[in-house]
Amino acid sequence: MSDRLLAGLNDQQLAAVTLPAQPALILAGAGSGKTRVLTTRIAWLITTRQASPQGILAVTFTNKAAKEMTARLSAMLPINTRGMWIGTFHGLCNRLLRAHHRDAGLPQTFQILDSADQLSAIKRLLKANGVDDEKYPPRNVQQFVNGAKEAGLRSGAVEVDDPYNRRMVEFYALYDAQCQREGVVDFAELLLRCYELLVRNEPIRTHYQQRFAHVLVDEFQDTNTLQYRWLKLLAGEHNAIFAVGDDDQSIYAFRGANVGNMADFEREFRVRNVIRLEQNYRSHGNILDAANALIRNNARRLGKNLWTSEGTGEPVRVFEAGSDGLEAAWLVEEVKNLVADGQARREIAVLYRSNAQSRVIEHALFNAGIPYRVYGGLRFFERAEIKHALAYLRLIENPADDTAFLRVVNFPARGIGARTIEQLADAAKTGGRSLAASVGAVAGKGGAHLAAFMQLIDSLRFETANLPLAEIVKATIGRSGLIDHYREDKEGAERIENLEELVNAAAAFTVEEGYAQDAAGTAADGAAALPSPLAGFLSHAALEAGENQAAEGQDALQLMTVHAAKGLEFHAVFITGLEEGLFPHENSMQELDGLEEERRLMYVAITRARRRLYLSFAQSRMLHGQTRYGIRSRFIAELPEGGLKWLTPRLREGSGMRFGAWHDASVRAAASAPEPAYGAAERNGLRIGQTVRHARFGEGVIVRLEGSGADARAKINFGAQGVKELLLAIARLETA
DNA sequence: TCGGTTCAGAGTATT
DNA sequence: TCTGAACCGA
Repeated sequence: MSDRLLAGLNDQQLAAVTLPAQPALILAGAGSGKTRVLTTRIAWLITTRQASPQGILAVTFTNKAAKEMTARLSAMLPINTRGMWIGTFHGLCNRLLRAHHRDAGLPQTFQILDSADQLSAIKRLLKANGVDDEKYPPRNVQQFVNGAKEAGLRSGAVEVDDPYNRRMVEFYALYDAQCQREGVVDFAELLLRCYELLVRNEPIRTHYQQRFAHVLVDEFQDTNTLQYRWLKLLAGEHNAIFAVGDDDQSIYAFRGANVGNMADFEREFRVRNVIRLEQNYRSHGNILDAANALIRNNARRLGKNLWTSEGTGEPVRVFEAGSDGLEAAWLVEEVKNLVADGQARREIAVLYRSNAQSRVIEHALFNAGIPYRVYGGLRFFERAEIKHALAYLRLIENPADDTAFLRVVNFPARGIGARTIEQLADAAKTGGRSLAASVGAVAGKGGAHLAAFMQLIDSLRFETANLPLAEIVKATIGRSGLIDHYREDKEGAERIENLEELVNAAAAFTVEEGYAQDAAGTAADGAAALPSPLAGFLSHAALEAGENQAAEGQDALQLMTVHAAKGLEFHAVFITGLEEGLFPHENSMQELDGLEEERRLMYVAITRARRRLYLSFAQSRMLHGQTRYGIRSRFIAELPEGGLKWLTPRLREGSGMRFGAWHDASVRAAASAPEPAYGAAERNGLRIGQTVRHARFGEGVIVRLEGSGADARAKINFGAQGVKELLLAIARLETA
């Protein structure tokens, strides 16, 4: 049984899968079979009876990863996966808090705020307290609150020594009080509240520590401080944490991830079992050589080198375009050639550093009639009409939810204007009650409308109390007037379709079983009731916003940011916009270890490609409405020369020009130098956009020419060396 | 309450 | 350049 399970694993994978029940750190390189090791480890523990399904806790960051793990396990194991806890940090914390809501100090019907809900709750709070939102932008307050929570700090524990941040701490405290009053929790709160529950409640903690003998973590390099502490707490003294991650693919520091957790884990748990998975099953040699050479420039690494038993494969192709438009034109031609050679479009990815870069590319693809899909964008549960419907459902479940109340109290319009809301908010504040509970305090016409609104909510709650979930949703979107509202709207047809889709989603949704047992198993808490289907559905909507890629359908080219590409792989990959300031991004330079994180990002991008990799950059690019002249990214220079194939002639250090292979007519056109930006701005034989070389600063691009005669100056972008203004009479500039 | 105009800002993102 | 948010007049 277990033989079949282990067949085909390489030595390192086998070693990882069959490790004894001790803390283990698996450094899994890109394409090294990470998910396979993780799932096989679980299957092996169960098949060899070292663990029962109930003893397994597996944590991921995304629902997608959790689903994939569950699916693979069901295929590997004859038993069903029901007893195991496999999910995201947030999903698992939600599950724990539902089971022990009383011990956690939460109402049974607590609702989850997504980021947008959280922001509007904060805006409301600041307004109610008369805060100048110029000085304290709601976004900053949100970041402050989330940052503190992710560090495991309550408002009382945040240390500040300046008046500005002291104020922030006050807002944090007020915000938490508001959430508590309204019975809502944000994403970070799910984790922090769960962590605090386990810290404070010894019986519950012991219960789960005794249950989960094996804690497995995916993408460990992405954990934040609080998540790591949560894991430590669950592991207790005796449980085995099996952490899988890749420090070289840590690209989420900006949202709180702490790669240092890997080294901390190794030290704090005295990990004896560090296993490196370095054999790559994805890419050909030249691609891996490029990735290895690049990442070697990072100083802070645990160290790892990818290798493949496959051949070197094709060289990495490099293309220099005159402008962003020409880069896109070249890309279109190249894609056409690939497709003509029989390559499926869905196996070709176009990657870029920032979303804004997709526009030029989309434009070119659209004109060429090449089908493409852009990842990212609005997800199902984030659509306005869906959020409106969910707000009604939330009010049915919990009338104290002021965020939901304000969202739909006058949508569809029912004559409740800003003044009425103001009066209501005042009454609520004085009475220390929710908006819904203060409705009676508003007199006049507005008050009558408010009363009618509350009656609608109350009757919906009453009448749907015993209906199946889908019927509740159906009644809500009808009785609320949402459907009628969108029927009036010229462009409402799609929104009505989405609302109907919400009914389908509700019909397909079933509450996970097991909550009640979880609670019953602990001494502290009696058996908690199963959450209502509606509560379960609302959590689901908040925790899993749905697909965020354009609709499936025809075979289409894949466009996405490098971040979005993590975890994916393609036959051919284009990494575009490889220019200083863009990739590496200029903002990253101000950050601690910013450049290293950009390099890891580039490493992730390179390792997405199986067979063919293209790198491209443009001499000029339209950015924020202005033409910017950039120079090629330093990352290109960090790649092994021998594995590259330049598709355009290349300016060489010291020597003159070296000509690479011309591709075809279209390439020559695309590579040709850009028109000077304005007029014949040529001075002393120099023009804007021209590449020059300076003895000390190296290669740069002329951004501006000013003055004349002895005062003639040139502003030159030397990339890593920065932008310098040089007197032409003094500076010795070499031109190619 | 809607619709047009003006203005600032523009990095990556899951739950 | 383009987008989203804020603001003002009907």
